[in-house]
Amino acid sequence: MHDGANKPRVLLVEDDRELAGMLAELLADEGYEIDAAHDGQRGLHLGLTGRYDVMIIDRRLPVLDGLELLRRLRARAVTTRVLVLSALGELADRVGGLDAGADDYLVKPFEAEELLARLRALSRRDLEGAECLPLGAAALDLRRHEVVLPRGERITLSGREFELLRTLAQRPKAIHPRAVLRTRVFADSTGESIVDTYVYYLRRKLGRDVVRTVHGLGYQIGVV
Amino acid sequence: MHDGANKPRVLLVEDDRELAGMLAELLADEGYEIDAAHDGQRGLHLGLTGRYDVMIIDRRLPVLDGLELLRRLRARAVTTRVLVLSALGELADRVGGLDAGADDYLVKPFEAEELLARLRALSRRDLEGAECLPLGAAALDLRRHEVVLPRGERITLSGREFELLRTLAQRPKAIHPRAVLRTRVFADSTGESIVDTYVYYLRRKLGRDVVRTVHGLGYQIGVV
DNA sequence: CGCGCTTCTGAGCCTTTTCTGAGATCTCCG
DNA sequence: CGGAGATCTCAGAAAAGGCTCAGAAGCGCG
Repeated sequence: MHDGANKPRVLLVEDDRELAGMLAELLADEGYEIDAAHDGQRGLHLGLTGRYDVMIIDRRLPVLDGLELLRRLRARAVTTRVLVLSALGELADRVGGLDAGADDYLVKPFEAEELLARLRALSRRDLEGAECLPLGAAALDLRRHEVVLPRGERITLSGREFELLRTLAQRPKAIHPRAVLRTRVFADSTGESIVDTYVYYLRRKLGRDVVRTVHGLGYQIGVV
Repeated sequence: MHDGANKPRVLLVEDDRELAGMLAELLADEGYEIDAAHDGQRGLHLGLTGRYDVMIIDRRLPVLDGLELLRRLRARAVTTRVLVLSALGELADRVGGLDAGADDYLVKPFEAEELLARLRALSRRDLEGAECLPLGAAALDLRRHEVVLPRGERITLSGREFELLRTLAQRPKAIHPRAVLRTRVFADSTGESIVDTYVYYLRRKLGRDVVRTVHGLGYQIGVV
């Protein structure tokens, strides 16, 4: 499980209750924490008072139109990333939405996968590189070359340590033979035991259990 | 002088020379300053060293594929906003592009107006004229070129010191590679170690913790 | 012109990382 | 159990990366 403390928070403003419900479920499954509003007025209130990482705003809303809601948020210096959803897909609509302050504009009907991908792209910008590979209970921060422990503590890795751990983490539970790791992470001319040494370094920094040895075959992570 | 004269800089990586020419003209008319590359290798070099506000990368490129180029930039801690252009418009392509690190994905053929609007959405944040940038516990006063410490004490920065700190402060928590800082803040002909020297100056004035070194990658602020 | 501030260079020193290799320890299997 | 091979541990040398700073050159101002 992901740590409940740091779930990215999403404000969803959508008047179609059925669609809103489906989206909320979809997003919850992806590990987001959702607040929902069904009209622009309520959306404005939540947007001004809540702390969100991303907002999804339907363009057509009762009480207060989606674009007007967006403009008012921007006027009040709310800089949260906003993805506008809309059935209006004409060029002028898209341009108008973006220029009203939207960071992205997705036309209905859309595919769930694309919404999720665009959402990831938007939240990535604010977290500025909390792009991570799961690492058992911890995570590997790919931008900063750090391991983030469950408590939030960060351990920085050197270049080679990082490359090795990333290679392992790219396919958790797979068994990575020494020879493969050696050619992928180190220069061809290095000694045979370089992988052992760096596994030792990783274990010294992160604990004995991060990397498991499979005798005669190689190394493995992601098995508890 | 205020930086009103500074045009936003765009890196355009597109192998179709005809399209590249048209885009360059279009963007120039909109007030952007363009660097163009016609293959991935050249794009990588410019992207790693140039000071850009946005990059437009075609997905299909000779020598080095667009997505691979993007991945390599991201791997080197380049966090500039990237818009990927592609003739590949299938769902899996769009999702793949976004997850490779693109901030937006536009399918060819596209309308010029939409490209411009999405470009505005991407570069909007960097051009915003705030008065102060947060700097951990302190703040950077953009008007006076001063750092305001928590107790209210003010420390005046020289021109270069200010430019360097502002560049760092525009993206707190992001890692700024030396090469990027060097091209953004200093003249191209300056020595390799100029960034180190100015980081040293900043630390001498503001304390050791303002700027964090990430060994092998660059500098970072905004981390306690 | 002289003064103080700023910018830049480069050399020397310090720290971190990378790699080697050798002895200790473990695992498998007969 | 015992031995061969695999794996672990770690010290230390070499290289890479980073820090510090003195001094030269440039700029603006009185």
